[in-house]
Amino acid sequence: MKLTRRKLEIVSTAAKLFRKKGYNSVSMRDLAQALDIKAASLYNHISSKQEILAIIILEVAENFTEHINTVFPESINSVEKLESVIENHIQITVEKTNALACLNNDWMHLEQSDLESYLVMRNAYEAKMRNIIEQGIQQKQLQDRNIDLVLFSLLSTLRTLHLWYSKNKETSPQLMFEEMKQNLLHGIIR
Amino acid sequence: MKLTRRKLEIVSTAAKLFRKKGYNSVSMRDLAQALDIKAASLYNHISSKQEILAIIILEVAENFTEHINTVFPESINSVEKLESVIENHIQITVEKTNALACLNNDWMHLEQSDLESYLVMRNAYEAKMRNIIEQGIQQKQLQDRNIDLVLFSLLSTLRTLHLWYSKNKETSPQLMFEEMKQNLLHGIIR
DNA sequence: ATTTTAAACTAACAATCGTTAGTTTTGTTA
DNA sequence: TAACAAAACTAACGATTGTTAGTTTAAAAT
Repeated sequence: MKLTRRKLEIVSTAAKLFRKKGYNSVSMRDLAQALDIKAASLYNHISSKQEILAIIILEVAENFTEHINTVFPESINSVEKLESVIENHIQITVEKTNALACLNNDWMHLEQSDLESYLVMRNAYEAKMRNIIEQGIQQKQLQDRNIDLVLFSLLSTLRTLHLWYSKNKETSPQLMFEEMKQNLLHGIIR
Repeated sequence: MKLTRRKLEIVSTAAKLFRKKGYNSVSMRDLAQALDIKAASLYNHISSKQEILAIIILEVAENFTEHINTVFPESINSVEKLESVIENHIQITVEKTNALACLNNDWMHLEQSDLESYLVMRNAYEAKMRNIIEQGIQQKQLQDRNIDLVLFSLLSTLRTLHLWYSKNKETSPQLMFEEMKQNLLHGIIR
């Protein structure tokens, strides 16, 4: 997918607006105004509002997919895999805050094949995460718990970390990584 | 706030629809259709779409406020307070799944005094949670970590637990409570 | 049986939505 | 400088939005 400079400006401005109010609450006139042009002018660069949403979300989804595919077959133990996943979530949170928020909040407004692609990627991601956790339990590195709830506990925090980060942008990724590793893997009780 | 039977049906049907697609993606005609009446008929019972959203969200927000206000001054230690908070989140997740999802996803579409009330309640809630965590660290019951990130780690999972529950409705609140207590407080590592 | 009330209806409104067509401006290349 | 391409513009479209006015139907109270 080739993105011209202007198209990229449109997409990233859209991501910023979508994050704040949601896809359906941002009109093409809102988006145009943020770029200081008229709504009709947007269509010199993009084919539809839907296309903008798909570009934003699918790119981030592909980032997650690529990372889990590299970490999954590696011969490291499951805790190290989880740490790598945490690190990746933090990186995407920091580098693509707006797009990540769109993915979380507006994926259900994707249509047809884009929605299908997203769901395929999400399901595959969760299946691989589940696998890592199962492996960790088998190898006695993780506590023997309800796998689905462990999976959810991890992902719920990692997926919404952008909410915290957008109010704490001065925080270094390193600090976030160390703290979240502790909170998520070791808990908070002394 | 007095809610007639019919008004309650409208509000709870709205909550169900808002959860799936978001406030601004559900039209009054959509809502009316789900109730098998015409859109204009809704206005015999409610004054505006906004009113519906405010009723849904503020009621849940008040539930959270009430609970934290009872648990806060009690002379129990901070871990017991956190456990009580977890339990309350699970109860609301189970009993008011749709309304909780609306609160999470659509609070920013509240207007004026309703938005103001919501934010006041949310800020007070987070401040009290923060206080519990600080107390726990001082009393050496909790690890000495970044307080804001501990707070976020807990709340991010508790707030979005409805996402998991709506796909796992057969799970008992007791099981959820025990597992989440473990995951959130003690971590997942063996 | 008559009146009253509650809750549905039809029809329409002004505003806003995403998008298209056709035109003008701007900047680059020949 | 003339020609071309990129990117803006104005104007408008049909559809949909939340909501109002006025009317009819159904149920309850007198």
